Amino acid sequence: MGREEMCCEAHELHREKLELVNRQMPPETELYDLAELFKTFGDSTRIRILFVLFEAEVCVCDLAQVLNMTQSAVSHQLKILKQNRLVKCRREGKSIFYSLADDHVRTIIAQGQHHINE
Amino acid sequence: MGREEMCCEAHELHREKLELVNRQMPPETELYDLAELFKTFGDSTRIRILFVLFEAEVCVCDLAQVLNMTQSAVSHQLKILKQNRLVKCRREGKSIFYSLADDHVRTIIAQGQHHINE
DNA sequence: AAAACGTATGAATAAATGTTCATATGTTAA
DNA sequence: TTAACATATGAACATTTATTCATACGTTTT
Repeated sequence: MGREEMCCEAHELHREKLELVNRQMPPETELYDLAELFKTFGDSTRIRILFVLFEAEVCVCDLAQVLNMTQSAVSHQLKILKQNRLVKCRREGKSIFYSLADDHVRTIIAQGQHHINE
Repeated sequence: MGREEMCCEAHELHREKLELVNRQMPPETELYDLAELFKTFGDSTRIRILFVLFEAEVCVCDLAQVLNMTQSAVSHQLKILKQNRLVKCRREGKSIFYSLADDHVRTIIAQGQHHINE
């Protein structure tokens, strides 16, 4: 059964409102990408990694130590952060140093902090 | 076994860097709240709901129709959005109308869009 | 070349999450 | 008060996800 029947009786009054909404709605791929991006911020381990990178460029083992996590767990999360272009990395000898990819990361997290501290 | 042993040999050189990091790291509760907030943005259904609310205040059944979802699924997601203070609601007769809680929501999503469109 | 070091990665497991279904709650109409 | 409507909610199920463990990869050292 369709979903029109389950809608409230004032539906006709809301129709133009819903048409406006449909015109402004971004395409599916953009909605999916947006959710994917925020999902990347939505884990406290990755948030902690980002806060470390706010202060310094660090190698994986330093990250593991400062966060008190295994090297493997950190590496897995770094991969996710990198896939979503929140961090970048460079090799220096045996070590690999990670840093923030750009300043959007700082801005987005700052906005989040404003929201939770109001 | 401690985790100092598994760290790279240049660790002594990085120590002051790590001490700086520890001073700037927010408390656990704030990190957790931040992750929780972004987790709320990290689902395409909730993102779609927010884009609807960018344009209009709507009742639950209208949301369900425009998103082509069941009323129950929408209600469950609205509860999460409300718990994290991204939306607010008011009753009008039998219907309940939802709208954006504040403008941080717009700002955060706009920053996310900037990031994925670069 | 072999060993040691730092990092990455696949598989497995446990925990978290989104949707569905059935039903409860609150409001209005009859 | 009873019935109908709009929404909320708990339980169940399927999917996703974070960590661990074992191991592979790439670099440097001996």
